[in-house]
Amino acid sequence: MKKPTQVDVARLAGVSTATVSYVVNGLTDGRVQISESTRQRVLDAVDELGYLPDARAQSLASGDTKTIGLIVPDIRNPHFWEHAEGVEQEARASGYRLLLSDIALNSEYAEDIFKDLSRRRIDGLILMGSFIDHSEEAQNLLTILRKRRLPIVEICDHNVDYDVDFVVSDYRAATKEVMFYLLGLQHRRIGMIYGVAASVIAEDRLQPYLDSLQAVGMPVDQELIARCGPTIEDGYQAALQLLKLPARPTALIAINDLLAIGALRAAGDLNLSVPTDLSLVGFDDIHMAKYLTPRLTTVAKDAVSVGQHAVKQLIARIGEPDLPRQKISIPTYLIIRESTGPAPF
Amino acid sequence: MKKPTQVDVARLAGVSTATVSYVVNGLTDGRVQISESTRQRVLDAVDELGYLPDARAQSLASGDTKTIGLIVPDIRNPHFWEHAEGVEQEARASGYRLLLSDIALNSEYAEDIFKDLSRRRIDGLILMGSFIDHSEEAQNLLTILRKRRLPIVEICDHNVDYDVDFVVSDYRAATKEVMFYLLGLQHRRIGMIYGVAASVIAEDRLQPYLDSLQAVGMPVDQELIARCGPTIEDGYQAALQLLKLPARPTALIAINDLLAIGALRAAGDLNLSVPTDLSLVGFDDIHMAKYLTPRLTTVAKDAVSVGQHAVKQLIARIGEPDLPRQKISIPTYLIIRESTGPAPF
DNA sequence: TTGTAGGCGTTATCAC
DNA sequence: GTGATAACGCCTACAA
Repeated sequence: MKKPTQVDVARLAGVSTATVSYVVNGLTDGRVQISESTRQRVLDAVDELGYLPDARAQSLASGDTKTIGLIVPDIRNPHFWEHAEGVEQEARASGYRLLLSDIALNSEYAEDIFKDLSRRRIDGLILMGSFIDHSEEAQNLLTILRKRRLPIVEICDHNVDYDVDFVVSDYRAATKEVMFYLLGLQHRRIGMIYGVAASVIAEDRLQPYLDSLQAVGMPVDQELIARCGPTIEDGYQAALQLLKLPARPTALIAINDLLAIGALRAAGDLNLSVPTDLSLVGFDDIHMAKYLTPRLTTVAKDAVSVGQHAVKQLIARIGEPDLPRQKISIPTYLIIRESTGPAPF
Repeated sequence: MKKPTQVDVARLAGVSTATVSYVVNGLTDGRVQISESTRQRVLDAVDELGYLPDARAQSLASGDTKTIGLIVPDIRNPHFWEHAEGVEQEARASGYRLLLSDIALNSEYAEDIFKDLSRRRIDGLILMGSFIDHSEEAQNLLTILRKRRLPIVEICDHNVDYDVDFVVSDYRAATKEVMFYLLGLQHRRIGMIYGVAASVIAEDRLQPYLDSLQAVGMPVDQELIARCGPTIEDGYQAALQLLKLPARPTALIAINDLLAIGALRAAGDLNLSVPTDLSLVGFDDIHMAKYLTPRLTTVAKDAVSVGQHAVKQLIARIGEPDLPRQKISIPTYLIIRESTGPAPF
């Protein structure tokens, strides 16, 4: 019971394959007139056989695959899923499907994945987390894809310096807001949980942190910057380390909400109550942030919308490859909830 | 600058396309002998041109797409991502890629998605969450796919009654364990937050709940069963409703950890302390469960492993379509942490 | 209004 | 050892 092809339909309907193609594709572009009677005959044949055109063949003949690649840097962070949700919605609405890959930063698989995506002739690629930036190998691969004119949109937190469109949600301004908010609350030792998977990520949070301290004439204490990995456990350990410092911080900024959850746990384990003894701020505003106890103060952006914009831009670029390079900015904003308060002592 | 094809390589190397195919595919199956010198010439041409075979053409000619479809029922639940993580790893390790779709239950898009998957001639399909079960339309579509002999593996929490392989992690036994554990703690009013997106889901939790009550001769109070949707907010509202009952429950079982997070929040808002005033149990053991305050008592399974098994089975079936139908069981087990304790009053 | 035929980039079967 | 050449299933001029 082989899958029916256009030929089968043509035979059954007593027409040529061209005719089948015409009616199946809704009279293509211009106006290829098909008489209602043959149209009906073809349609009948189509669903008598349960014919579904072979996308591979269509793609070979027509050029595009209606497929876009999606590369996720850390499948464990809900925030990326929120982006993915937007990407998926918008892609589907536009008739595209997603080819999903999870690439850890500097992954040994990076090359395989890029090559495979290229072999599959995807129409475009969405990159999340700007993990490319400091992997030289990944950069090279990306450059190759760009040379082949593969439309690419990167979702990231800072300006990218190579030639792709990008959707930025820069936390810079909001981070300063966070800092001045905490400073205003009389916090003087503010710790930073810098849990990143690649060096360059989240500089839109680290740099303003440093700048803000400088702006108010406070020294930067490197001890207060805990560099760690991206998992909850990493956040937990980092917070533990910070909070055990002789002069412990009275406020903690975690680079993202996931790490903040770990930090919250660490505070609990040290019998520090948030926000009375310790203020805690996260980033991303993942869904559950406002259900935590205490509800997490965090810097938000509309991740679903980011995903949607990325796809829209990608499709625009697919349609018009020579468009000038685009940068789309998505606003971010501080949401003060319950995990922050006046400094103790 | 069009993408180089086999013909270009052949021309540059001064050989036929057949030869190119042979060397690129590593001397195909049997032993097609190629002299080392031509081999080298071809290889040189390949990377001089940066030639990458077109997967669509290969697929058309050879039959398989090395692509498997993955359908996720609720992109917002971290638990599904944990499955996806396993699926992605195993698929990649076996040379397959994932075509991702997020289908809400009874989605209006279900038909589109299934048809598209079919048109793309994916080699196999992994379904999560047994969302098919009560959508008649989805059932029909699935039946069609089965008729076309598409290998399918379903990841679910109960036996499925149509002809596909499946990976079950049945929470039945563990749910009874939960019940007797709570009952042993002297809880007499145990609420159930039954937040499902389709009626049939999570019966492996609802039914044992009912049975256990009956087993100890306690009446089932329908008031204690809050049926709601699958989001955190749903869990929150359901818990609120339950906890505001005149005779409020002293323990709450949430069908999954996400709902439990909402419930935890609700308890907090009512000034009920967990576990002193209220015991709370979740299911799935999502990563963050053990970082919540209090750490969540939950029923766990190894979701990543579930995903891996599903892919393994799928690939086995692709290789041997006539294998007898398989059922793979993944163990589940209760993890007692801090959110449960003796009943108050 | 409908049919013919060449092309899309591979693989695979035969020859040479 | 290597090269023609016919599929694979569809699209789309160009004819008729």
